Amino acid sequence: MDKKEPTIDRVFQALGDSTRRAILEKLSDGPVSVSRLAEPFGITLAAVVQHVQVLEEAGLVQTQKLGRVRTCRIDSAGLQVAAQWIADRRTVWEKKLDLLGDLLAEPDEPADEPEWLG
Amino acid sequence: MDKKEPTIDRVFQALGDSTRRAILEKLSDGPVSVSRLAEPFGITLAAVVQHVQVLEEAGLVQTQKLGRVRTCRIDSAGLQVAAQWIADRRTVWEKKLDLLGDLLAEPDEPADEPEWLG
DNA sequence: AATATAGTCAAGCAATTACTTGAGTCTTTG
DNA sequence: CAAAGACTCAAGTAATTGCTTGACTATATT
Repeated sequence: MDKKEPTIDRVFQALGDSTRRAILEKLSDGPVSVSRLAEPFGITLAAVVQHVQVLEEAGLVQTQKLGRVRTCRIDSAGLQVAAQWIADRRTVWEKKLDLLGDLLAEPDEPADEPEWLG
Repeated sequence: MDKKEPTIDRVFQALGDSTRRAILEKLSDGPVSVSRLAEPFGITLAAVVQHVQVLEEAGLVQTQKLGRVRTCRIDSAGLQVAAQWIADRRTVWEKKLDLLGDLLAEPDEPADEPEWLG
């Protein structure tokens, strides 16, 4: 009943499962019903529903039920939380260079990476 | 013995634990020994060592033993993997606008967010 | 109305996770 | 050298996770 916010914990934990990431991948092409989502994975519908619930609580997908079919779509709120956290750490860890920033913003120019960064 | 690569699974799973994120937070100020790392948390040294191992396998920290003390420092490789994954999804999900990209690269200019993005 | 669809709910189960405890191993240090 | 310090290792445990099965509830379809 309660809608639960997309906390950092929930977002990263949700993204830490490959099936769940594959679900997001599939939803990238556009909204899909739960049963169609379940097709490519070798698991039961019930299992997929559980994954969708985790993703929903993490703010990574939104769902909506019309008639008997529940349609899932991407929700960017969760990714935003993750991206924000990473961006924050980046500013602390690597104050003086925009290395990760460059990577995230423009994957094109690979500014030469100082060796000491690891 | 084998060094294990920072896979997406390992990175996100590692980041999905608040104690582990707190450890990273602490290491942001600079390299710290395992026992000094353990101080602020109400858990045993052994538990902290286990967390450090998870972080190390995820490419989020590097460690080095000199004498009897193991020193931990931030490793940016893991974050890079996570950032890259998020950046990739972003380009698929939100092809036409650089919303998250702006957020990650330049938190300064908050380009007005279309409502339909969620 | 009868049947099939699409999903929901509640147990239950095996594997993983986040710890703990307790013993053992190297380094320092007094 | 003896004792303390800083881990290291191996078990063990309680909670969580990813999944299944089986029963049940709505909503189409024929």
